[in-house]
Amino acid sequence: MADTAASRKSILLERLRTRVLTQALRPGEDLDEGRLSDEFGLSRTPLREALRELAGEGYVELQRNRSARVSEMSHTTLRDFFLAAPMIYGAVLRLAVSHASREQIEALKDAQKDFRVALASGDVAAKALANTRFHAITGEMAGNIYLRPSFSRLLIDHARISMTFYEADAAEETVQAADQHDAIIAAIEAGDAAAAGQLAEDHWALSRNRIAQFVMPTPLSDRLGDVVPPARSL
Amino acid sequence: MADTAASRKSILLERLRTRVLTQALRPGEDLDEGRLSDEFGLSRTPLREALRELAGEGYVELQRNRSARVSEMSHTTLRDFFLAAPMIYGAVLRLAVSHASREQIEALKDAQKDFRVALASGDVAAKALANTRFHAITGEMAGNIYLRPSFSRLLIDHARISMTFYEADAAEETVQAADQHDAIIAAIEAGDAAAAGQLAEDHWALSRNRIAQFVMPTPLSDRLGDVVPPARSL
DNA sequence: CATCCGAAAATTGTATACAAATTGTATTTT
DNA sequence: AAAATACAATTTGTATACAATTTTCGGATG
Repeated sequence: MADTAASRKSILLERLRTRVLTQALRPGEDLDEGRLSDEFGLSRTPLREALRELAGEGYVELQRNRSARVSEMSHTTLRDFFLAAPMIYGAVLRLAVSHASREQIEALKDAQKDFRVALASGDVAAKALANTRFHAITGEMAGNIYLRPSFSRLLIDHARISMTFYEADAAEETVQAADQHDAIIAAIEAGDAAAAGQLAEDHWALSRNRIAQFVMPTPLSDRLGDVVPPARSL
Repeated sequence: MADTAASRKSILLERLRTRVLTQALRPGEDLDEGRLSDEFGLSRTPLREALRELAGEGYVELQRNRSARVSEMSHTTLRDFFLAAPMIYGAVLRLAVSHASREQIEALKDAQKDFRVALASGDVAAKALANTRFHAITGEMAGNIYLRPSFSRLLIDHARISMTFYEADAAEETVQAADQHDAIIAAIEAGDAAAAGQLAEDHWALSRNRIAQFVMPTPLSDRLGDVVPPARSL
């Protein structure tokens, strides 16, 4: 590929997306225009346009006369996420069943192959990226422009949440997730919308439980056999 | 307000949004950078940034080395719309019930007042804009960042669809819609999520029927008493 | 010592000039 | 006459220079 300004811009977009997804760029982190334009060999004009495109996709946030920032993850993020995710993802997967093309199914199988490889490698970032790609393809399959923007936003934060919580090794659950991916592919190939809907539910339940376990681990006192008062609602 | 470049940019953004929503700019229409920068007294640099922001919001679409275009409305738009709208809007309205602040409720009442005024005026564009603002406020109330992008996209096309189909006068249905808005406000104030969910369903059903009636009117032959074969599925 | 200016430095925003790509048009070719 | 092609005109993309805003930091003041 020729090293044109256009190609450098594409590379910039792709790299920044990856860095946000893998938390190489942390939520809330400032993105200095001068530094980025130097790094990618672009002037500030196309760089600023790229940042605005990323803002539209939900990777970064803009404020007037302030530097672009990686999208925040607040204490309400997880709650909002698990409220919206099952609904959107269920809808996407049901639609994917009825709209998937042959090529898309092949792409999905490829992505799943990559995901298995990433699992074996133990590379957390590769795992999160491969998982994101898998689900992004299901989003393309669904092909509903009204679901796409929210689904994309969900995938971004799903990857980032994974990077946070998958640090703690959990081979069992990730293997289970991969098996669910296979079942999803099967449901799409079979055109079984009901099964796809159920799988969407199961798949997100797995994520939720995994994260819940990390956020609210069994208290030390429990392990020691002590009596603790029941958790109060927030 | 001072006539600074920054303010001109804000005006540009607001005007272009309005023009798209009211179909003053038609779906698929080309947006010439030179013309727009002349019209709003801006150089092309900030103009292009604004276009990218609008693209992120779903108002326009970008292609490399091609002019920005107003987002398309294809023959599948209505189908996609009515598949996604009830789900997203139902979720938004339920969440709005549990998250609405006092100020937001007041803002919603204001918007409803404007909507009633627009109804009386008979100005189709004013009606669509006021309706959009009403629903946009419910979206803010819900406050879920994962639903927001899709909800915004839905509102854009809802306004545009309205502009297309509300040309034919339908005083009865629009009054009914306004009454539903009042009921929605009441449900939010009462904190009644179940009622809000039901109202969301009813509200979209009204829209759907109205549009269905326009898209598939009673055939002339029916009115003449002729026998016509039943409609075949597409 | 904390606080409040105020100028300098750094950073973001905009305008203009130029490069690259696309589109339109006139001419040539078959 | 229709199609192909070369060239001009238009339009989009990028780089650089400059303006406006924000941040930093030193010093004066209470």
